Amino acid sequence: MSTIRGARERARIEVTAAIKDEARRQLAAEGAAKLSLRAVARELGMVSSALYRYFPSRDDLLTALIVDAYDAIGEAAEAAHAKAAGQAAVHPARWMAVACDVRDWALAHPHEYALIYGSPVPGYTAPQATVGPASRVGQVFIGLVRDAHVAEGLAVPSLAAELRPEATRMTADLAADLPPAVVVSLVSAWAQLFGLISFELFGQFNRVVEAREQLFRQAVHELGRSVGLLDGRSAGAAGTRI
Amino acid sequence: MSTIRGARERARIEVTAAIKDEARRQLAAEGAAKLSLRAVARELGMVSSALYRYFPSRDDLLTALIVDAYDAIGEAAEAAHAKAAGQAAVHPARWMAVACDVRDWALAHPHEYALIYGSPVPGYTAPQATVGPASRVGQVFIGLVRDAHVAEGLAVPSLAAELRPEATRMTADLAADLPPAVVVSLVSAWAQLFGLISFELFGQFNRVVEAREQLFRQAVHELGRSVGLLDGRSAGAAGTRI
DNA sequence: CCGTTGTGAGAGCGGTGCTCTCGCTTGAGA
DNA sequence: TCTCAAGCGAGAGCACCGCTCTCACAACGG
Repeated sequence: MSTIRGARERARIEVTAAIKDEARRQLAAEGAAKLSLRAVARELGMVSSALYRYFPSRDDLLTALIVDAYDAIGEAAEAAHAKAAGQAAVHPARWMAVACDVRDWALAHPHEYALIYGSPVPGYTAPQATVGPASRVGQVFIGLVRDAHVAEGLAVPSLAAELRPEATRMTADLAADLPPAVVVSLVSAWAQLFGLISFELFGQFNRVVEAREQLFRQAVHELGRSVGLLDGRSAGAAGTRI
Repeated sequence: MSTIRGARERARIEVTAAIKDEARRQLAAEGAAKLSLRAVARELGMVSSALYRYFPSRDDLLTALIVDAYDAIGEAAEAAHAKAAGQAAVHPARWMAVACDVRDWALAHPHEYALIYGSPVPGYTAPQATVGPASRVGQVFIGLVRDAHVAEGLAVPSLAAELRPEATRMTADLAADLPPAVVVSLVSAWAQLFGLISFELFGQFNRVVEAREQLFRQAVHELGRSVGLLDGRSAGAAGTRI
């Protein structure tokens, strides 16, 4: 698979990478809306039409960046989980660690975050290639909760009757070994976690919240409880810092 | 103030409104990124340069649409609150009604929602004029919780020590008559609520969640509890539908 | 009545995404 | 080893974009 096929193939791979790198640079500098094929080509000393040999359209270049961004934030989450698990931290602490590292990644890469968790671009519909990388962060949280379930059990939250069919469907799709009520809470918590990050990053907290990290930690702690993570052995005060 | 000043002024008001209407139409059809001054002018039978008599730049037109969108969703929230309060519903039910109507507005106006709660446009920084309208939805929730506090009290959540200074600051800014811990929870709940809506609207729930309204209701119910709203007189099961 | 002021039209600037054609180079198969 | 299709970059060009400037006209206030 990874055999060296020849100078041509090698050059193609290198040029493709260079285009993505420059595009990512412009993305970080100016945001997705100002990403310009011509500007990328100019910076690379190419002519704009040559770029179309590598990406059929601007949207395809954006798709590549989207996939990369999903992979990057997914990798950050996986690394945070691995590190926290390696330190044998209790599960609420792991939950907190992963959430904080996801937030840190978002703060460090605001435009890439906006690309994947912000408003979708106009006519653009996410191609199939993005669904795998897009699920990596969620998979980390699922794995974390699964570990907690196996290791020390969960305080299974209650589940409205009307939500039961959907809960069983989601459970079959996402984590068949978890209680349906936990899966529902987990999906809700997932959306709410990114709601906190998005509000901070997109400026809704301007002039409202100053101590954003502390607020985030408090909310994430509460979200961990809502999915059933047990606070160590005995239940401490709800608001204690982990 | 509202005297009829003459044909010129009148025409200006009408043309300005027509431009905004057409722009909103294009916004709904194609999204903010594809909103084109030339296209708006073309549709209105004007020449593009004439538009600059009414809006100094494309960004100014966008700002006007942003303010309108904030006002629209704020108005929806206020109407929902007034209606629910008029029906003398218990406070968790009012909370649910407002949240659901906000979500309904978002589903009905996805592009306008994306304009105000999605990724900010590249170089654009929200002008001062937007902060008033932007706070209307939040004010509704604050008022609702204040009513509950006065009428039947709140189950004040716990508050981490490290968050106390920020909590008192926010309380002074937002709702001096509410317990600081409630204000913190309320701000968190606010962000998390829009996180749920954004995930649904921006496609993160695709292939994951089907019964979105039910999931939303369950999460909103839980958020209401998290800010201290009391479940009627006695505490029912956590997951019961309101 | 006259001059100021608001207005629309038009041309034009530099930019964009994208297409097409034209040669050159590369590399695999005859 | 030669040949020829495929890959590639350059360039011209299309239709669009936001925005600026000038010019002529119409409305309006003094």
